[in-house]
Amino acid sequence: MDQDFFERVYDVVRQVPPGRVTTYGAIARFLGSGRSARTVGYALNACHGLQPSVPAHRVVNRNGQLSGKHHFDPVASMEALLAAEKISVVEDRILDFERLFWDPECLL
DNA sequence: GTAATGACCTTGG
DNA sequence: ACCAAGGCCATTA
Repeated sequence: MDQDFFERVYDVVRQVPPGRVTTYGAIARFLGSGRSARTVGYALNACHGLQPSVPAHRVVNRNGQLSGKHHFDPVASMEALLAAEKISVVEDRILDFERLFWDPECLL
């Protein structure tokens, strides 16, 4: 299987600084696919329970909404992790999302 | 090999 | 400005 794509996503997500969040589109664009934002989410779907901690909770949609919070083991786990990062989440939405937004291209 | 799904994004009316 | 539809990529059935 081409888990390479998955590793690619995981690698980017793991490089996300604490207290920061990124979007699927940004990751997809960083990978080069650009339009594979959906596939990025799919990759995170398999990141559940991986050996290396994949901060999927730091990955949200373009709207800053916790679209995948429902896919976590405990649904409230995402909010808890974000809360641990000092990220305020209300109604499944990150406060000051633009301010906490982090782009993988920033590494370049 | 074809069809359907999915943690999305962009563009059109 | 708001609502709606289409598209692209990868995986699974």
